[in-house]
Amino acid sequence: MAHPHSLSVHGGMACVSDVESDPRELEAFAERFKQRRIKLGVTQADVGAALANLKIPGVGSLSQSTICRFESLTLSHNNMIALKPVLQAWLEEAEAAHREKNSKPDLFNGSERKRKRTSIAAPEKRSLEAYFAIQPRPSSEKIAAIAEKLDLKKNVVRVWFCNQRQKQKRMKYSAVH
DNA sequence: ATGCATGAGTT
DNA sequence: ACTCATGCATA
Repeated sequence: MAHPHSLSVHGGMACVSDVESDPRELEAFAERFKQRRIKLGVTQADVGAALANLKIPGVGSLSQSTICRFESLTLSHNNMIALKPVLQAWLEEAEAAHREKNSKPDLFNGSERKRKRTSIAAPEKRSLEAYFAIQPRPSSEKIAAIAEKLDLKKNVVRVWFCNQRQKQKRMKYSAVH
């Protein structure tokens, strides 16, 4: 299965009226969620996989990474808002099932070698951060120049800047508190 | 827990 | 070419 994308609500644009998006409420929920999840003896990966069993239209499974990021608030505000109802639903189901001590038919598998993660050395990373400080959105040509100077692939540099911008937008590290 | 990457949808 | 949500691979 490629990508069971379905969540989120960005169809057109328009500024949808606010949906009770209070950062403190989210923070509190995330923390309660994690505590109760652990109480149930369930891992982040388990939660992600279990979401598919909820049969909520447009909601499939999620990765351990995403559950982890939700709990640590390292997702964008909108992403947190979209995921909260789903995780809340799972939590209720899980606690109900826990009361009934149901059996759990787990099944997992699949193992195939795959993607390699390129690693950017510390010196190069420091340079990138310096460039980012003065220009978070360098032109395609500037990126090419930086890539050559640091002896990195242009695409690696481009993606690095994209990811850096995304980080700035994460809830936990957002400047506005 | 987090770094680098992909893909769909926008701009 | 970018943003955004998300994930594989790895520390």
